[in-house]
Amino acid sequence: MKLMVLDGNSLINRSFYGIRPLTTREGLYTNAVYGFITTLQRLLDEEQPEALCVAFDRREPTFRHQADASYKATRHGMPEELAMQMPVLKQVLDAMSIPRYELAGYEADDLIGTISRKCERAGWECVVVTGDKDSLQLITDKTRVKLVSTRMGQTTTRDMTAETFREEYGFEAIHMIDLKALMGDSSDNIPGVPGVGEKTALALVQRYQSVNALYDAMPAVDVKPAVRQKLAEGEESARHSYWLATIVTDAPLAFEPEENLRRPFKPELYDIFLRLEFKKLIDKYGLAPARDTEEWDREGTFTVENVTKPDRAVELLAMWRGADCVTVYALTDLTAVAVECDGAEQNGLTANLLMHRYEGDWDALLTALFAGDIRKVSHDNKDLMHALLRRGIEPEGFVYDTALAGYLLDATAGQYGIDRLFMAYYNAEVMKPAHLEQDAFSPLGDTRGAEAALDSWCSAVTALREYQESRLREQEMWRLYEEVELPLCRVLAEMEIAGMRCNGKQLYTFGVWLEEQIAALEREIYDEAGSEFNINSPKQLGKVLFEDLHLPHGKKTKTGWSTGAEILEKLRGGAPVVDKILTYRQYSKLKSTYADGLLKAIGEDGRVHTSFQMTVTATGRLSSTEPNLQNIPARTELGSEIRRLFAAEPGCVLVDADYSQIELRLLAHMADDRTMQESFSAGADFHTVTASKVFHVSPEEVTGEMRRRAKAVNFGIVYGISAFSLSRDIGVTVAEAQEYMDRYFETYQGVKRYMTDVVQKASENGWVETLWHRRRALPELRSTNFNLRAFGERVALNMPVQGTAADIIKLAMVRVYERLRREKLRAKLIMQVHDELIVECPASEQETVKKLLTEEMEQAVTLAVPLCAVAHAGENWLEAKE
DNA sequence: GGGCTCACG
DNA sequence: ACGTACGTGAGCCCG
Repeated sequence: MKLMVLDGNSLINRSFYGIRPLTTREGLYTNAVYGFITTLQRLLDEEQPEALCVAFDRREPTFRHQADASYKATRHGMPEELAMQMPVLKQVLDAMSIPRYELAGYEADDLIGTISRKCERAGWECVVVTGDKDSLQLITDKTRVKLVSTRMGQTTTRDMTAETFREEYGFEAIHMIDLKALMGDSSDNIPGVPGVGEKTALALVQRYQSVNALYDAMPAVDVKPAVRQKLAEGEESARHSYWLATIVTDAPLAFEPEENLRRPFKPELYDIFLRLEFKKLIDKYGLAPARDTEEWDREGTFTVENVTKPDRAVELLAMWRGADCVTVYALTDLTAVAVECDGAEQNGLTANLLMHRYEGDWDALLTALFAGDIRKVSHDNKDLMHALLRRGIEPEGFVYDTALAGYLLDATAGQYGIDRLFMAYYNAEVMKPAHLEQDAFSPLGDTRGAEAALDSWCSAVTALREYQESRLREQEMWRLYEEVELPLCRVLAEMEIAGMRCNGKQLYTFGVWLEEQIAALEREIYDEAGSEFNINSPKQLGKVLFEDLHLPHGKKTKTGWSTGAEILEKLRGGAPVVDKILTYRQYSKLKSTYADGLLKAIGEDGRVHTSFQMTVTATGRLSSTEPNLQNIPARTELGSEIRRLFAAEPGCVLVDADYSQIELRLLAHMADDRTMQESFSAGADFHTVTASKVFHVSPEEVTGEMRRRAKAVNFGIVYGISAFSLSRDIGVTVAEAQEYMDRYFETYQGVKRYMTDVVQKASENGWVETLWHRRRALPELRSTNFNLRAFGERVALNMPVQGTAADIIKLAMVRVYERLRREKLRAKLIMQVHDELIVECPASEQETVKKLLTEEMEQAVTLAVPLCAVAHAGENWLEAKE
């Protein structure tokens, strides 16, 4: 039989420092617990012990402290983020049915020592898992120590048996105590013999084994006189240290090996993992909620009225119009909608309704429900509006969106499903979405289950709003929510439906041409490389370039040598094949992602309909998927040919307007840097003005190189610059880059002060925000990991600027949309690319639209620096960018 | 499914 | 001493 005992404190410490801080949306830190559990799982897979337990330190002073006040005086330096996770870990272990031991007055080591001896006496094998080398003294022929170490997020273990210990140290494991008695341990405040270090101590123990034997032989000990002197003076300290370093093996602990045999997880593990957002672990262990559908049914906790009669519908619609608001939850195919009316219960009316198998005109009912005179709370308004619009129903009166609110309250949470939000806020389940599948109301579907689920989800949305709205207001985000995010849903839904016209024929022809080029390049590359291989495989390409052709490989390595464009660019002169590979790469990208990819996405209407994601980015930007129309090539001539294929309808034009240097203008405003503000107001090119100020020359004297460098610094500043990265970007030494930065900050002193202030405030608050109070949490700033903290600082600098730009263009979109409607133009907003808007309109509206776009974009907000937007019109995207 | 590469702002 | 710019999404390879 084998028992594995873990040093809980040692392992949770390692997990904490090894993994970047993770928090749930409620701000609960979970990284250490997560790391602990995944490490535990690895250990179990590896060892497969029959029994398992964990030992913990207690906060109270131990018998060692009582005997020696200086012992481990620093041990309470545990950061709060870690301390918070201790009770959570214990809760998890309990739910996993893993016994844990702690005892006042003893350290985890002492319990482990006691446990290992008890195991041995019972004839069991014992495996001690810890990161602490002190435990090596416990090694016997039946007890082995697994040393765990974490380096750069990678956890490795090393098995130490009596034999491996002897080989490594040259003495028996029990004399680990003697070693420590002589050399001491600064982290535990064990003094040892002053002046004796690791080397001397090791030699002494190898020669004399024990402190006792050493002092018995003392007068004749075979060492330098200076060492003998130190030993003589330090005898008392050595003997005391020996006592401090000895792990207790007979602590008064109630422990029987059999009681630690592995047992099944408890049902509450699911709830705990869900709350901790350990989705992967839930999947891995196949955990499921304790409460299932049947139980919901049996409990009969819901009452739904199936509205089938038009008369009844008329009655209800009247009631909903009179209500402050109603909650709606609709299936995506619009075959069923649950409506929960606020205050209905007080009126003695039914609270929850399902509307399917309706005997009247279903579409007319939907039209009435989604008209502006009924105020609706919903989840994911944009998608619902999209579905309604496609069905020809006007979606009006949407006053709240729980998904959007969830996103604003925690932009890095990643998931905003009703179930997840509800669990996070109320620590309770909603029914599984399985019951909401499309055929739920077909004859074969689980109708009762679906009704229960619709009811459950609808009530959850009502409840979520309750919680969220006050939080949004507290955090000053209500205005952003109400005036920007909510109205944007409708704008985006219409943009998605409008789509962009794309010329499939020409796209196909371009694809064929690319294919020919690729085939030719492929042959030449094989020829020059002397072998056929998959050029798209970085691994194979790396082998060919750096092993077969012996080209100097860049330093970058993770799963091999880097073959990125940056590296290949430097190798250009080395072999003609490199140039061909770069071209090959460019062509394959264009072919697979753009030619083939976009072709697949062209709809029957000849247009490409992207989906805009409102709840993805950490900064407040939109993202675009299936296909991504926000990364259509622009930087190379060949690539931008793709843009030419996005053309307006015949007789129409595209009007493209983009903000000029919006992020830097925002920086000038937010930092309140007068010099930088003047640089913009001057009207000349901003990078040139910056260069002239930084290099103390007149604008006319600014060379191309000076401007290029000033531009690089300008950009770097927005990203949270470092001299290293700047030097790499502009190809100068780190020292020169540092000098540019120093000069830059001398010129723009407000920016420098702003950067310091932002980071400091972010560290205090744990979050940063935009001008509209959009917020991003930054747990990274409290990390003890240097890199993580540095990352947090860069994010703290970048997010407010990038995020405010996102706020502004979103506001502009809402205003452009409203004005196009108000002025009854045929023009439609069809695309947004972060600082750029595209409108498609009849050629006759072109000038009106250019003016309208520019005005709304520039006047979305008034700042200390004017915002500048430039519009162009053309038949296609390339021309419209001028 | 994660890593690499590369497209955009 | 650390290792190095912010924010995205898609296609491909490979275990």
